[in-house]
Amino acid sequence: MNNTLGKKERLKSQKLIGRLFEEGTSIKIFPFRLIYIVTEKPLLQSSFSVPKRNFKKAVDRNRIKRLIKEAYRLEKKNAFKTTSYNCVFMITFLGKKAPTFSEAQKKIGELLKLFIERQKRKENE
RNA sequence: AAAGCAGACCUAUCUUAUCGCUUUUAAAAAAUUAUUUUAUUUUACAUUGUAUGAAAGAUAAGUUUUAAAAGAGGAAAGUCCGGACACCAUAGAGUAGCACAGCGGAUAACAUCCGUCCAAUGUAAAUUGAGGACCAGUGCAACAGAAAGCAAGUACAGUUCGGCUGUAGUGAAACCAGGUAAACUCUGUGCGGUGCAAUGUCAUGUACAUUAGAGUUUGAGGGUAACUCGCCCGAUUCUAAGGGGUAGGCAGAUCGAUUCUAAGAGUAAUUUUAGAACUAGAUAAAUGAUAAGACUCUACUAAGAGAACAGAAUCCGGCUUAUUGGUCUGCUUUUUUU
Repeated sequence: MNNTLGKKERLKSQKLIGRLFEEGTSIKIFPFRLIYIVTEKPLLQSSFSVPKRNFKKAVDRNRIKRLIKEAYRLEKKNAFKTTSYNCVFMITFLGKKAPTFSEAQKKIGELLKLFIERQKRKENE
């Protein structure tokens, strides 16, 4: 697992995103929420969103999205130890004020850890 | 020097280091898919000359790695005008409707821009302007007045004795004209509609709902964002082509009414010629993060912040709105000095 976050690791399929909102499971650590589903094929794709409701200006949304993306990129290798996964997920920012980078990185780290633990528990059951 | 007017340009800073994103180009790597063999080789089969299959080769595409280059704005915004481009007879013709409006010019075009006249404001630089036509018709007009039309008429004078002419009185205007077109209207010019989620194409691939052409029959009924004409749609047979969906890939898509420089034409907007340059191309949507230093500001030790409005989405020309700090140019007025 390297530091990169290219096109392949982004969630692009309309279908999968549709499914994500319909049947996805969500985990919350304020100010983030992670929705995920397990897929049939080995796949690890992510996407990030900031609701228009809380941030009206495109500049602000862009900025927050980039921060989250960067945080995810750096935390990814700590969280995902093995290489084969089969899930897609979306991280949404729920706060009303723009976060700083260090805050975001910490929270995203926690969020991913929690996500991995839950997955493992499920598999053991 | 102060105050003001007009215009142009820059601006989420710069340097280094470490990670990271998108596109393009080049090189390398394996294995994959497709095409090709009329002009490559080998082999199988059948035959003595060609067809078919397989493998290698070649070409193309994508994948990974490395390197290099480039990567948000003056408004990218509002979607308010004007175009390019694409499709559609719901597209044609006439009427209606809408927009614009001194005069002249620029332009692909415009409600934009330039020049100029007039009017208003200002000491001035300058700014603003719904500035075509009431000798085509219809309407409207406070107060005053007999009367601002469809009905009348006061006083005096003249008289060719006809309510024919003049004067007085009211008023901005009085017997046939004037004012008003941010009144109807008229004149001139322009305007079909829908928008890149347009549209074309490739792959997968199921079913007959689709499309095109030709023949036969019938023209009832229906469709068409104002109306009339027009136009289109039907049933059946034959032939040919492939549709829908997966909001899949590619094209459209960034080289263009382009940018810069020089010279010429023009008061100017603009334009001609020559030379040079490619300057974002994403698609759940790239242009970022961290650290150190510089610089600026608040503070004046420390410490903090990196500014306002704001993020390309088919592309251009404008307009409008939002707005931080700064640089430069031209001009006006007042005061001082010579």
